[in-house]
Parts: sequence; structure tokens; C-alpha cells
Amino acid sequence: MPRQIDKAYSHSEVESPWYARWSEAGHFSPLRPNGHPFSMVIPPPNVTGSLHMGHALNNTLQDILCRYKRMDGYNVLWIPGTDHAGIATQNVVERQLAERGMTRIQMGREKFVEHVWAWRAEAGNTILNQLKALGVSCDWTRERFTMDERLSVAVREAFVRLWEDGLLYRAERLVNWCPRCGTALADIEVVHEESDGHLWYIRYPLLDEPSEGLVVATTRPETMLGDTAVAVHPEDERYQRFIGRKVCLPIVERPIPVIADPFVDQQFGTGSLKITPGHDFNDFEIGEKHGLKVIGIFDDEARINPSAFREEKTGPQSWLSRYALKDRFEARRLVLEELEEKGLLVKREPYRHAVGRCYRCSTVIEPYSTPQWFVKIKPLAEPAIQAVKEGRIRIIPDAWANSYFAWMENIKDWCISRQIWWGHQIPAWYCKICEASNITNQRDRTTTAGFRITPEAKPIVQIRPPSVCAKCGGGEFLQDPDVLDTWFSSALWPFSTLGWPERTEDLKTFYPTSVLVTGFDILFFWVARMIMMGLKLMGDIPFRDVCIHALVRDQEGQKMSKSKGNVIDPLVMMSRYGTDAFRFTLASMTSIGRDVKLAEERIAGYQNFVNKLWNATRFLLMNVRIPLQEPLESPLKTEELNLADRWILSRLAFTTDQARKAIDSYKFNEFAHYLYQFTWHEFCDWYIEMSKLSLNGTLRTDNPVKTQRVLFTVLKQVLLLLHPLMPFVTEEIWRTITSEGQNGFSATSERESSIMLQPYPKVDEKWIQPEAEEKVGFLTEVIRAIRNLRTEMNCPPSRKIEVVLFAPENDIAFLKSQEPYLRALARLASVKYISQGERPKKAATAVVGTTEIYLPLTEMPNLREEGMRLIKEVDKVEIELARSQKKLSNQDFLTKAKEEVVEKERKKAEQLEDKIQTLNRSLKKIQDLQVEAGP
RNA sequence: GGUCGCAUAGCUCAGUUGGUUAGAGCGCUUGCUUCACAUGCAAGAGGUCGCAGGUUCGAGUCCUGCUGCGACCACCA
Repeated sequence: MPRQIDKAYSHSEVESPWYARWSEAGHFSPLRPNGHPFSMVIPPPNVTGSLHMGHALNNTLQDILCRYKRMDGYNVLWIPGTDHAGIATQNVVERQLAERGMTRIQMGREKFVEHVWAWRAEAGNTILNQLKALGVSCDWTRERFTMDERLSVAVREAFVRLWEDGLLYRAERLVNWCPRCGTALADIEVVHEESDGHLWYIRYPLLDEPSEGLVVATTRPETMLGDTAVAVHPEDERYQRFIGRKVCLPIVERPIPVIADPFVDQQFGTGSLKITPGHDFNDFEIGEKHGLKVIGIFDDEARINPSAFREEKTGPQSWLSRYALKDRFEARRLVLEELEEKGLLVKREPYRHAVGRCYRCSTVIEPYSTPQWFVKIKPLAEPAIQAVKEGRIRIIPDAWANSYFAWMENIKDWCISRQIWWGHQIPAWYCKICEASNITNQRDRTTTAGFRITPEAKPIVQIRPPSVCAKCGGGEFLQDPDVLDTWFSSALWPFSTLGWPERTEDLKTFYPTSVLVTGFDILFFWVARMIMMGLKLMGDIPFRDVCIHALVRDQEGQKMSKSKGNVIDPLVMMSRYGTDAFRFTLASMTSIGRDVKLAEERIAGYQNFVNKLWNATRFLLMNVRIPLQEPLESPLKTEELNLADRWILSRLAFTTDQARKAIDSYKFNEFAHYLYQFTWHEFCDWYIEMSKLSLNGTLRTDNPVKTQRVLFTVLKQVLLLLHPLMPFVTEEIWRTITSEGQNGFSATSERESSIMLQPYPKVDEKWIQPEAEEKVGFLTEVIRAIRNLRTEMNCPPSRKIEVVLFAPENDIAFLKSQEPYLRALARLASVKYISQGERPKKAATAVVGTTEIYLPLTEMPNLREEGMRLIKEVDKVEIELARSQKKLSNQDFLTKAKEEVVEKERKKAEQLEDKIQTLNRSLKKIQDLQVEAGP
């Protein structure tokens, strides 16, 4: 008995059970120890995260690759996991504490970290569960977290090795400081944003001649409290007489020198520049050159730090009490107010400039001098550049390679220490006795550690805490309070997740990983650093291919953001349209290197495709009416196939070939497109329609069982081809059509019965038949032309009519042999063939190649309409012919173009001429008839 | 300021080394209760390939300039 399935596909019923079944059956773990390894690591989402479109796209693409490779016989490993995301997570948890009126400072470090762990245990893996809904086939038995004990060992190991190789150092430097997060940031963690500000002009009077002075221009007047010089260009004629003299810094009344430095742009502002080495990167450099003092005027929260001014001559000045502990923006207001009072504020101009902000909280970054840990990056960058230059790592699309080189070549030392609590604490200890003088109490500041370790202190860097000081024999140590940049641990991800530093089997088998699929937004943050660390610590690249995909935007091309309210929630899309439709949409819109503009209608459109596939299946199941003599699996023999069979199998082979090529080169959109095109328009629109003639006996000579076998063969291959894109519906259908007792197929185990582990289709050469494709191409064109004529002549589909075909003998012979298709698909009562002599008088005309199609107008004498139509058609063809003839009359074209191109053009012109002739002949007849009929 | 990318149908985009009539999806128009599917079937309309030059027998495709949009990088106060 034929099996029945529902008329409409219901994703909610079909999708849900499969994931658990796959997972329980162990299909996601490496299953083919002898297969060629294919491995990927997931770009670990932040534990704080929840699934957004970016994740959905990223993981869909990865899953497509994994499922494809797994089916294709590879030993596939895809490692999932999450990132502890130091600052981001700490911020989230702190915000939650704040809602309960608590701060982490009140809690203390140990309790706070415990609290974050507890929070993570409770809520941290939401995103992984959301990923499962997407159908991702990660190996969950190998799930990792960047703060797992084993990964923490890897982090310490990496740190120690870099230290021992002289690639780490600790130094007091101006760094990007986020006063809100209370930590240093790396350069790339600062987002530069244009914003409207002001340029303030301030007079600095000469110390010995107060009536004279220099006017400086600044966007940050409050930093003047830390000025230690004023600089002018050495060749600036206006200021020659000031160079070497001293000005009196207003408010503080600090005497500071006027120095000459070519860095100063004479054109900008007044041409004299205030120098604040403590709070400006340029000024810091100039200060170093000129031996200027660095005065840090702020504390960790960017408030005026009174102790910074202890050394000022005027002692605990009266002005200081106004400024002490004032926030930098409040301080700015006060400074401006005071300068105004003193008549030293010359003018104010509106000014647009870039302001650096924290990438985690958007607070304006303060350049701030603090002791930090740095990675000496050049020695790491060099080999990383080479690896890409030499093609050992391919960046796809290669346009991104340029960005990669540009960044790597200008890279600066990487600040890896963070003054937060959530993360890997730096494995460096200080002997409390030896370093007593270098450990300073910082109670007058708000530093969260409560102390600071000067850059002179000698750290003991090792994996475990030391027990005895080698120098003094002391046993008490202070661990460096800083934690590592989150990206330090993610840089190790491709090997730390495989068990490094232990030499595990996984590492041996799966490193380097095959491909990394990621967004361009973390190319520098993550990809570049993985390459550097992989090369350094593993001595090998971390992955061969880097497949960079774009951002998901809304349909207007805007970034999706909560504040804009244009966020499309993947979970909502999945439940509304089905995961398969959603995944298919993402893939079909992913043209590498281009942003994905997502509109909900598209997803709805592909839901129809899923339904189409479902109904094709339904058709097949309904038409297996007779008991099968032989199992459907038996190979198809070329000699028993008819033209349509050979055609669809040839198209299937073509599609298989194209699909493989597309996916092999990460062209996900093409992959989806070829399969969509074939499934809907070739298989469903044409072949299934044609097969009905065999199945219902119209084609008496054809064997319906053979046709059923072709149908099932094609459907099964389509399912296999589509599975990476649409895992759920393909599995459901697969099991339905291959289930026990059905069609002679019997699976002996869960593993055998899942579509996930079937071999991915390969091109079967014997199915490629250009001759069948050409013939069916001709046949369908004729059918289309007839349908077109019918529509144009308002001939309803229900009315069966006769057409006359005028063609050369061989075409007629062919068309006669295919007449059942003509009649059924063009809805004809009969076909008349003429190879010479008179064409019908009263008929609508169309031309396909050398075949003329006449649709008699006896019953629908709409001569005027047909006349107009023909005129239009002739016009069109004549334009084309003219273009072709122009080419052919060009001597240069005839001599210089390739022979086959010229030959093609000749044939084309010939055909067009014939066509015009035919059309004109018909037109003449129509016009004659119109005259006969009278006005 | 530097670098890179993009501009093709109403919308979103394909278009491989230059070579028949530039394609798809969605949308639109018209007709159809055709025995898998109205989440459908059939037919159709719609494009000076951003602008201006150049190379070439031939340019959506290669080169130059311009315009517009976008991204990334950047210490000019």
C-alpha cells in the first residue's frame, strides 16, 4: 500500500524530534577514524550571549560544511563551546548586582568570581541550546569553555612559554584606559567615533613677561593640568623668540618650557601645541623625546587625582580643592570657568573630531599611564604574514587578505593585561619580601586591587604558584592581580580545545583544523591572533582556509540593533517558517564578501520550497500503486530509459557537479541556487509532469516501474544533495521513503538509516547525456511556444485544440515520437505535421529553431490581434538580426574573432532571417484575410 | 587623512577566464478549483548594467577619471 503523508508540510511536527535522535545516536562525533579528517572549531559565542542573526548565519554555514563533509566520507569533528568574554561578562554580572544595590567591590574578588561562575552555570549556556535549535551538528561531547580547567592550563602554558621566549614584558606605558570598566584595553578594543566637540584657545602667559604669551588650541582643556610643555614648530617664524623660554601654566602655575618639535603642524590652530604626556599618545612620544615629565592627573575612574600634584611648588594649593576627585568632564567645565574668569580663554570653535570609546561600554577612553603586560608582537606577526603570503592559509575572499596584511604590518605590541576579575589571572607572582618596595599601596586611588606593582618588580612566571623564593627563601607571594585579555585565550582555541598542551590523539588527528568560518569583524581580534599563536606554540597554522562571511543586516542594509528596533530574531523565524527554510534562506543569501540583507518574506518564500519538496515526495508515494517486482535500489540501466529519464538524470548529474563545485569553493548561494533550480523547475515542473504519462499508461511502451525507479532515484539524490542545507525535512522524507519494508529497502541500524551518514552524491558520468538535454530542450521550447500562443490568443487551458507543426523531416520525426508529451503538456487534441507545401492560412504563428508552429484560428478569428502580435515579434527579431549583420559585415570581426564565434554568429543570422521570413509570410496571410473579411 | 569594497529589473542580489537575445528569487499583471502541491500551475510585463572617457573586431566584465554609498584603518591638537 502506498504510504500517505500530509498534504501540507508542517515544520513544527517534523523538525523537533530529529535533533535529539541524531545526538543520541552519536552522529555528531567523529565516526570515520579511517576517513580523511575534517575539523572546525566554532567561533565561541560569549557565555552572556543569546542567538542573533550573526550567530545563525555563522553556524548555519559551518553546519552546511560539516554535514557535507561528513556525508562525503570525511572524519568530521566540529568543536563547540563558549568564550568567557572577560569584560563583557563582568559588565553583565555587575549590572545584575547593581539592580540589587550591590557592587563587586563590596563583594570582593573571590566572592565575585564565584558569583560569575554560579551565574554561568545557571544561564550561561542558553546560546548553545539555541544553536541546537538551528540543527548544528557539533560534537557536544567535546564542548569547551575558555575557562575550563584544561583550557586554563593551556593559557598558563602559553603565557609561560611566551615569557621564556622573551616575548612578554611588563612596562609602565600610556595605554587605552576605560574609566568605567576600570581596565586597560588593547588598541583594537578602542572604537574611534566622529563626534562634535570644541576647539578651545587658551593663553599661556610667559613666565618672565606675563603680558606676552602663547595661545594653544585644544579639544581637552582639562588635561592642561598635566601639561609639561608647549611645543611649536622649529621653523615657525612667529614663535622663534619663545623657544627655550618658559610659560606659566594657568591655574596650576607650573612653569613649563616652550620646546620646538617638527611634529607640530603650523597650519593647525595657532601653531602652538600644549603637551600633556600623561594623557595623550602623541604628547607622550614628544615628551619622551624631550625628556618631559609625565604627570597623570586622573585616577582609575578619570577623576582628578590630588596626589598627582603633590610636587607642585605651591604646595596643597587652594585651586586643588576645587578639582580634587572631580570627574574629567566636570573638571573641564571648571577649568574653562576659571580660565574665563582669568581672561585666559581666547575663543571657542566648534570642532568635529574622532573620539576613542570602549568597545564594551562606549565610555570615552582615557590615555592613562599604568604598568601593563605586553606581547612583543613583531616576531609573532612576521611568520603569520608569511603563512598567508605563501598560501599556507587561504583567506576567502582574498580581498580580506589585504586588510590582514595592512594590519599585521603596522601592528603594535599587544597589551594583554586587564584590571578586571573575571578571566585568567596572570600566572606571575612576586616575592613579598624581595619586591616589598615595588608593591605600593594605592589606597589614595580607587584601584580595585588596592595595590599596585611597579614595573621594576621582578615577576616569577610559571604555571603553578611558587613555594619558595629562589632569592631570599621567602615563602609568601603576591599573584599579579591582573587577568588576561579574553582574546588571549581565544587565540589558543584551535588547539586548546583539542587538548594542548598535552599531545592528545585529537590534536594529532585534527590539527591544523580545516577551515575557520567567521565574520570579518573579528579578523584582527581573533583570526590574526590565532594564526600568530598557532604558529608560535604549535609550530603550525591553526587552519587552512579562513572563510569570511559578511554581516547580517536588515532589508534596508542597516545594522540590526535593539535600539533601531530592526532586529530579526532567528528563533522567531525558525518557529514561524521552520529551521530548514531559515537555513536555506541564509545560505542562499550568502554571497561571500557581501553583506546579507535579510527580509522576512524571503524566508517565507523558501518555506514554499520546503513544501514543494514535501509534495514531490507525496506524489511519489501516491504513485507507487503496484507491488514492485524489484527493489527501487537496483541500478538503472541506460537502455531501459526513455528520453525524459535520460534528460532528468543528465540534469541531475550536472546539478550534482555544480553543487559540489559551489560548496567546495564556499559559494553557499550558488549551492542553494542550483539545488533549488533543479528541484523545482526541472524535477517538479518538467520531469514529474512527464512521468505522469508513464505512470498512468499514456506512454504504453514505457515501463511504469522503471519510471518509479527513476523518480525515486532522483528524489533520493535531491534529498542527499539538499541535506546540508535542510537537515530536518530531508531526514524526515528520507526515513519515510526508505523505512522498513518500504520499497524493498531495509536498514539494519540507526546509523545506516539516517540520511546524515549516507554518502554525498557524486557525479555519475554515464548519466551525462548532452544529446538528451538538447532534445528535451527543444521539446520544452516547442511546448512553451504553444502555451504562449494559447495565452496570447486567449485560448483557455480547458480547450483542447490542434496545432500544425511545419518542420524539416528529422524534426518532425522527433516531435512525432514525443507527441504524447506535446499533447499532454501543451493540452492539445491533436498535432498535424507538415514538412513541405502549404502552411495553414488562418493561424497564429511561432517559430522555434527551424520548426514553425501554427495554431489555427478557425474558432477564434482574432486576426487583428495576431497581426499586431506578429508585427511586434518581427520588429524584435529584426533588431536582433540587424545587430548580428552589423557584426558580420565588420571585416575586423571576421578576421580577428575566433572562428567558432564567427560561425555561431553566421548561424544565428541565418536562423533569424528564416524566422523573419516565416513570420512575415504569416503576417501577409493574416493581412490578406483581414482585407477579405472587410472593414 | 589612508586603504579597500560596492553601484545590474520595483526590491534583494547572481553574472567564472571579455563572445548567442544580461539571469534568479520576491513583488507585479493576466489566465487557471489540470487527479503532489493555490505554500500551487501556466503565460507575461519590467534593465540607457551609476556617469564620462579609453583599450578591443567585440565591454555588465579590463583601464582611467568622476559621482554616490559603505566598510576598515589612522596619534594631528
